[in-house]
Amino acid sequence: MSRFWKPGTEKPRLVDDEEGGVLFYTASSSSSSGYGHASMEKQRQRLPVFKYRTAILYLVETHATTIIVGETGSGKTTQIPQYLKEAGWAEGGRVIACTQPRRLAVQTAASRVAEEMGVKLSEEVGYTIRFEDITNSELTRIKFLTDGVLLREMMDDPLLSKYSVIMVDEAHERSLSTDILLGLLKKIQRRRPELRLIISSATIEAKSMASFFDTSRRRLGRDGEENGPRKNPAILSVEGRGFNVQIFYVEEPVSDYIRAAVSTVNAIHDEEPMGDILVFLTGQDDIDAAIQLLTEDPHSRKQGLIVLPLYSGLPRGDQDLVFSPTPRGKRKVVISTNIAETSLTLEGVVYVVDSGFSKQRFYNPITDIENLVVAPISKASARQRAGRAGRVRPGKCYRLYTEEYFINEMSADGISEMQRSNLVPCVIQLKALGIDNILGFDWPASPSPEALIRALEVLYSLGILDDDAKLTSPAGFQVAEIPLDPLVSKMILASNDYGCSEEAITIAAVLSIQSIWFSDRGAQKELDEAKLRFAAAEGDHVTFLNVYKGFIQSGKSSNWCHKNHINYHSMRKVDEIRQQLRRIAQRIGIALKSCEGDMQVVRKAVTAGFFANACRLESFSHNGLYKTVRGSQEVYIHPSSVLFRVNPKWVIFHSIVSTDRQYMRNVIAIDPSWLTDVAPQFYQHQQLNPRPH
DNA sequence: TTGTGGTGT
Repeated sequence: MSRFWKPGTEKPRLVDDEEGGVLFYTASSSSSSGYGHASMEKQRQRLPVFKYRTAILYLVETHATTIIVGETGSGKTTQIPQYLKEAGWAEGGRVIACTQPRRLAVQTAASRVAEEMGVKLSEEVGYTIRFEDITNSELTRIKFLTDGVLLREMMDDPLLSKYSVIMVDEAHERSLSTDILLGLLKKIQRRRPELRLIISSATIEAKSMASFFDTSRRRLGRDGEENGPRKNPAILSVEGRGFNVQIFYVEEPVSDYIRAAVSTVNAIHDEEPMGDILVFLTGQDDIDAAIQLLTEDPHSRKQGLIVLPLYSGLPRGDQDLVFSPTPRGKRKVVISTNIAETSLTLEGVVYVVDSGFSKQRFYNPITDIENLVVAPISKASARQRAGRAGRVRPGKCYRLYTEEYFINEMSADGISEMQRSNLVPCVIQLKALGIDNILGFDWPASPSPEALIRALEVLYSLGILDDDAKLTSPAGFQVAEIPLDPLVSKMILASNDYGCSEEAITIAAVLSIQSIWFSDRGAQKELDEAKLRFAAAEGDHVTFLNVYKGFIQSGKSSNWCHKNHINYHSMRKVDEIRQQLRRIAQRIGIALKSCEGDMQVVRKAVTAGFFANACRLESFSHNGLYKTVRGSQEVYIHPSSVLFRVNPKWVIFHSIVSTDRQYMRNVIAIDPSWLTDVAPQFYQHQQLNPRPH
């Protein structure tokens, strides 16, 4: 490696130091010959986690819960499951599970472990993510899976009885499903004392996680030592392979973080040795603005600077550019959203510029609306961002906020996703597992009672929960089986009565992905024209049916998608989700049936799920002002909707985006009489009569 | 007349 580095500008020795780590990741092509295996063993032993092997196994043996504080590159994800297996935790048909928040992490960890063990992936080592079950129920002893999949498994096996050890990795990220899982695992422990948990967490969270799992003080007046593991969690810290990152703060608060980021990039380029730069901004708008400043401003026009955007909505090909190696003598600048904080790892980054902000979702239980707002990040996020500079050699992180702000103002962990979300999907999951007292559930971070009560109300109004807040039969149990937002699931249930389940399933699949349209800001006009080819007078949901029909008629052609500004990858995903939903529908007794073009029944089925989102056009309105029937909130049809400027008198929306106005996205026209048909208890007749003028 | 932080079943 080091021969590629230009002497004098770099420190080759440090690069050599890291070579073990680099080799560890690149030696994967070696065969399973004796020699290859031996060298793999050596690589395993070089990982920081190796010297804690005995300690980890001892703690797992003696404690119900072990918290491993492991930094990036410690090897914990791939090694600990193997240590457990070697120590006998997979004997007697038992399985060791390791959960990840993301699909990609599941796949890469599983392949790596299979390779290290010299076994075929899917046999002794396997993985499960949605749409992909690479396991063998007879053979698989180590199983990687997303935490969402493990939650689904609990619906069939509430005690997760086949697992001897469950390792919850990346628990510090506190994703919605990780938090639900942690709460449930704590409950399972009471019924299964032999179960062991390993929670892998970042430093900052370890203590609160430990106190959450500490059940030792709950034993009331029972004398004598019980057999079995200790109830108070053990904490073990494992160092990572990251290099030191020097932190710099601004001396005075900046008023414009985009301009500050751009001038910081320019200063790094002028003054610092080679090495790529990663800039954290909040969204596509910020990123475009920063790139424009960097590339068009003559003062900041630099030679040798390759400026690349990175965000989730970016077309796949453009996203891949950030992974291409930086040509010699050039410097890559990646301007990114939070996607580079956890989901993607860029090698070669030496400098990080941190704006201190990210976009975060906030849910308002009073209005029942989720907003996406720019908000300050937490200390934990700031540390994670800084760490991105230390992967290949010592790095530098430039924070566009003051040190005083970091120390005194920045919150330690931020607000967990659970506390910022609509809890309808979460509540139905718990109800499906028979948890009656939702308000008393022991969460790692409790959501607000208002949000929980709102979720219970919504589920009650949908007929999914009864007066005792228990799942109704069969509707409630059916909805819980469908892996979608319960409002969408309710639409699918209703479609059975209307004879349009095929259409409802297609609509559900499209609604559950981000967008089927290929978004390109430069080609807005072409996109609008393409949309007109499929636009239906009834609204966006029916438009989706037209697009899907065209896609099928084209033979699922990528070329056809391209010509129509439709995202081919999205359509493939729609197809996958459709297949899954059709299987589930049949299993729960929904007949697959098409209404053969009768769009009235489709609209009625949508109404049966989304009646709470009904809106009426204000009779005096000339600019498309609607009011929600339930809360009299002012809303408008989003300009991306096919019903924009059509303004039917009555509409139902799928979701709201909130900017300067509240915009309804994915809108369908309805007849108000359907509302009282599908939800008589929710709507009273007098509310629906237009106000006299 | 406009906008998509990131995950996931």
